Amino acid sequence: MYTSTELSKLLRENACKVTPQRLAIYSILASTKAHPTAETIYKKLHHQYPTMSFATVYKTVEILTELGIIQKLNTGEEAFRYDADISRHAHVRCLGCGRVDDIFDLDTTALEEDASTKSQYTLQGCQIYFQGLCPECAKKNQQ
Amino acid sequence: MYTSTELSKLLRENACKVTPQRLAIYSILASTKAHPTAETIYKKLHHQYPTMSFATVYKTVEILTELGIIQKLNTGEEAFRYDADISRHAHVRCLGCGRVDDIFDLDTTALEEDASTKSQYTLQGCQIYFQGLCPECAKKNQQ
DNA sequence: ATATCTGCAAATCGTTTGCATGGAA
DNA sequence: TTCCATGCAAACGATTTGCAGATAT
Repeated sequence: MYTSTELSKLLRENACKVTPQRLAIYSILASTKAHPTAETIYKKLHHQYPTMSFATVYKTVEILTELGIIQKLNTGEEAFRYDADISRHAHVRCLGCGRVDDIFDLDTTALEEDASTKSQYTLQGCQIYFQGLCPECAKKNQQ
Repeated sequence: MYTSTELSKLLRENACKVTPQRLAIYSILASTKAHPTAETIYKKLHHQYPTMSFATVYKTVEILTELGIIQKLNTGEEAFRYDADISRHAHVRCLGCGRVDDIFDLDTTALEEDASTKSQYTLQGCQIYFQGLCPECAKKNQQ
């Protein structure tokens, strides 16, 4: 997570201009664990920046992803989600309500070694996505 | 993997008609390890069924997925891929040439138990996707 | 005979692009 | 002043849908 000062510095160092929209979009992502989509980001900022377009959201998340300070998640839904937590962690999506949660601290060392041996690939990354029912939806389903 | 006789039986049992297109699409998937996209399937069958449309490909893979005899893969690319091997296995995509290979027999028991405990979700599934360089592309990159 | 399927074209939806205007450096 | 960014609208590509004619049962 970066402060707006740190983000401004990083942008300038990479020949990108600092704009209110860019700071606001990063701020949204840094302050939530909900893994918003472009649409969610757009809606959250619409009252504050009524003229802001989807193009700006998409261009900004593209830049932030290239700077390596956010990550783009493909959870098997229609739209991509974005996450300002760039640490290696897995995700789980609730088939009931659609929420996507983090799962931290899974030990994937053995898995990756095994995959590397069996596939003969030079591995560079790994995404792990679980599906299931969140505690709330599991409870509702029992009733 | 199903023979065309078995597939025909399964389709009829589920009130779906047996058509040459359906058998051909399943046959393509059952005879490859390349995880084709809808476009690849369409192209492979175009000489044999020149009038077949993308709509038929999409409708058919939808049915086969619902019958549970193929799976739809989201490997983080633009288009979905389809796989007639419905056993639990991971996939790895080469960042050099784009090929997608299977990785069988990864032990994910510990991972899933850990994820279940940490997330508190009732887990129903898990997708694991690796990225890296296939042996051929890794060799090319060294040169 | 009847319900389902095919194939065409149009629609949809998330995302990207071109370009004129506006704003940061 | 000089780029780069924004915002609009149009383009895009994968996928879905509506519907008339064709086909499996």
